[in-house]
Amino acid sequence: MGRPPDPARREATLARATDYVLAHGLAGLSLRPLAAALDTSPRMLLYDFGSKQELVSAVLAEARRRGATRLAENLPADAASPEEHLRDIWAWISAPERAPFVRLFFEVHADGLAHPENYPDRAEAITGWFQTLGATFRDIAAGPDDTITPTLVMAVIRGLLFDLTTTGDRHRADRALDRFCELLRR
Amino acid sequence: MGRPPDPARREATLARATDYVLAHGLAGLSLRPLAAALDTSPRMLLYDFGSKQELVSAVLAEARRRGATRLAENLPADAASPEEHLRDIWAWISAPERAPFVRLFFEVHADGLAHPENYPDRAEAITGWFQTLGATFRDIAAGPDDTITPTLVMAVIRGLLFDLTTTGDRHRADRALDRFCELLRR
DNA sequence: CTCAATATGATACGACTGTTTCACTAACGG
DNA sequence: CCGTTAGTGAAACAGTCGTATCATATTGAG
Repeated sequence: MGRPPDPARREATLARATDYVLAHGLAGLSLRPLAAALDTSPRMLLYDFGSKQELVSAVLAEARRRGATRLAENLPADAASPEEHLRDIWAWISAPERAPFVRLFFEVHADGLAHPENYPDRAEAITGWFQTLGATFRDIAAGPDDTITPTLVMAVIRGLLFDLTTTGDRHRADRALDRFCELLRR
Repeated sequence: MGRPPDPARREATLARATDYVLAHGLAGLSLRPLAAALDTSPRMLLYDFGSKQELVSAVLAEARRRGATRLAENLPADAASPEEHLRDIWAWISAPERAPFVRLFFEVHADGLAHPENYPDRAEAITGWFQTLGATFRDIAAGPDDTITPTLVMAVIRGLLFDLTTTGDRHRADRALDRFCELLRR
């Protein structure tokens, strides 16, 4: 009895809120402007998500979900060599279309440094790559449980992304990845 | 005639404000709590610095100054080899005492991604290292104007710092740097 | 229709923000 | 003493923030 709930509305709002956060960043996020951009009201955002904190959590989860999906879709699992795979990953993640994700990624990291209590599973964002990358780089890794190679590979990617987002010098970043591939090959 | 100005007071406030920002981060910085912690008033902060924005700029400049000084003091310029130099830099910058600087560094980067207009010379934070590192790694660099080697070296350092600040796994980060040194050596 | 549950607008609350205004004191030169 | 300039406390201003309250639709079941 009574009016039936409409979960589709909440999910539609979540999708559009995620678009908004990817476009505008997490830093100055505020309910009233967000609601205005989404043709809704702060009242409804709180009604659907309970609090701003929970809304942000939902948005970050959705953004992660999207990123993982896109990555799975666009990376052929049967790359010719570890080097090819590394180049594929770099080409995908450094593409301009990924810039909003990368930006959000760095924002969340910085916020986590200031407020670690809000990110209980922050280490997972790092170690989650090990399974995938460990298998990919098994040729150059010391063994199946080697976490050092994935750590270094991801450090290069993240470090170059940091550089790229700061300077915008794509050519230099690309060539630095070439250099790293060269080092791995020998 | 009239009371003479006392520039020492402003500088003392700047020093203690920098301590505070290094300890508490940039994100939620607000004048009233800052003033309370510094035994002064928002009124005086604005009197001395004009606006919050200018105060933040002054604090960031002071933090940069301190970091550069500490680095210059603690790194022997006559390291035995490029590898030794790289290890020195890593040991210095990844030490727990540097954590506040590293945190502020990542915070500023993230804020710069959201508000580039506030950081007109943001690329300098990256390219400023080239002169120093280019000379240091001249043995393995392609030439005196090689910017690729410094780019890759700094990417590894920043990427590993990112990992270390997120997971706290120092051992793994140290070993990843070992692996990178190994790759450079061969 | 009645009842019940969801959805939603309008508005208010209290706490905060950076900044300004007004008044006042402190320290100097003449 | 006076005049001038620097320093400083108290309070107010106009705004934003997340959130809570109250009322009112809306949409179903019986």
